Amino acid sequence: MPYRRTENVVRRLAAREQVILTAATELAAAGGMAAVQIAAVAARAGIAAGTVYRYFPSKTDLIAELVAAVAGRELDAMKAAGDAAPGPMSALAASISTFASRALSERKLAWAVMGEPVDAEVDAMRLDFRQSLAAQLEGRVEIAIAGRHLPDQDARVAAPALVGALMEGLLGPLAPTYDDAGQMREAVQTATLLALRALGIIDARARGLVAQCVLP
Amino acid sequence: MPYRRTENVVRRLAAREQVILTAATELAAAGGMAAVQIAAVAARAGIAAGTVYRYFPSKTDLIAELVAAVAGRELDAMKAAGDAAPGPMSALAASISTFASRALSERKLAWAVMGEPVDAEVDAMRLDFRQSLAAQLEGRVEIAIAGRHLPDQDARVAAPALVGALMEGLLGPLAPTYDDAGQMREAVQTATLLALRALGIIDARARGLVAQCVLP
DNA sequence: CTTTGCCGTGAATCATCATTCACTAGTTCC
DNA sequence: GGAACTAGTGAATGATGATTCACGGCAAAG
Repeated sequence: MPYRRTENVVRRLAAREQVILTAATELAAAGGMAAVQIAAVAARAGIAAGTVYRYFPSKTDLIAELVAAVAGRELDAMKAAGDAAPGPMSALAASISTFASRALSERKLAWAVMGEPVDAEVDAMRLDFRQSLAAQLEGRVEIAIAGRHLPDQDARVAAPALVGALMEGLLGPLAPTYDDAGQMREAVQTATLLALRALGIIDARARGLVAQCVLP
Repeated sequence: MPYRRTENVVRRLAAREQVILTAATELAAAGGMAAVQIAAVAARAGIAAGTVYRYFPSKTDLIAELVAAVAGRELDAMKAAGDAAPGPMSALAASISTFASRALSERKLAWAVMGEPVDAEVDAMRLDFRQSLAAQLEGRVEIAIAGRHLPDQDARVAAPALVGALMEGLLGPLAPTYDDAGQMREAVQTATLLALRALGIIDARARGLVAQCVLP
């Protein structure tokens, strides 16, 4: 038994994996997915390019973990916000505004993880995220429809459409840029309002729901 | 004056340019932007790879013209549909449903031209399309707001959001696939309805507007 | 019919990055 | 300390695809 990973080494390896992942995430947040290149990640993590491959079998896997980490965090936050709400309608409002708000606060990263153009290989991972996002909304929409809170409609079209609207309206290159927290907050409310109305909620009611959402 | 392009030659050159553009468009419609490779385009056009560069200085320019051609056609159709409508609200409905319907009928091409991941260089061209699309909607939304037909809102957020909703809800990878013309028609109506409601039109009224749109 | 110069060619070149691998450095355990 | 093995290295390799270019052929003008 000439060599075994000691506790200390295991910790060091795990820490380094985190360092790599963090480096990749920071690069994505700063320069989009295009900036996530193995050489750049390695440089930022303070290691050699080859070392990255000791931790991740391929770039695709690295990005998959990056996306999964960000996605998991966001989906959890959305779910928590929705679950904490008193009824199905405020749950919808809370989910949507939580997502919008968090995404906008890390706009470039969010766009990199969801929408920005990259190659097809990587795109598959991000599909999962959009998929899960849409699925979560779809569930809440269906509950609301079943409870007669929303007009009857095909949630399978509505949910992806909402995802698209939020992405494009808040994050995408066409969306305005926001300088201060006030503007961002307002944009989040505008987008949430739009999404709620899209589902068939009357303007006045939707405004009420939005107003009740506590935003950071 | 030993050589000058004769009428005949000019025609032949122009025709060939069209052949190249058509080949590229067909490839995009069949396999997305990734399939638009110089070698493939040349093969499909029945010429050598190098010849493409006699007509387009770079691949980016080729794609720019491709996108511009498709975009121009779509924007014109949208504008015509809107202008033919009797009032600002039906104009909105007509624009949106025309875009949705036409995009869905050439789904892969539309996605390639608007949303599908490709490199940043090319992406700039497609931005123009989304931009113009959003701008056209924005104009109509603003007219409707000014006429008190819509609740007051920031059209600069709403318009891109609608573009995103239509793209993602109808074209994107999350959207369901539609087998027959009936399903497609229904999806177009669903999406249009959603978009109109998003702007603040009451469900019943929106349904009326959608019902009045003549779809192919 | 010949000169002039564009047109078309496609193999070779270039650029970009992910990925590999022969090697060095470091760790474990006796 | 040394044997046995793993971790880290970074230059070399490979793959993909856009782009170039020297050359053969064809159209125009006299």
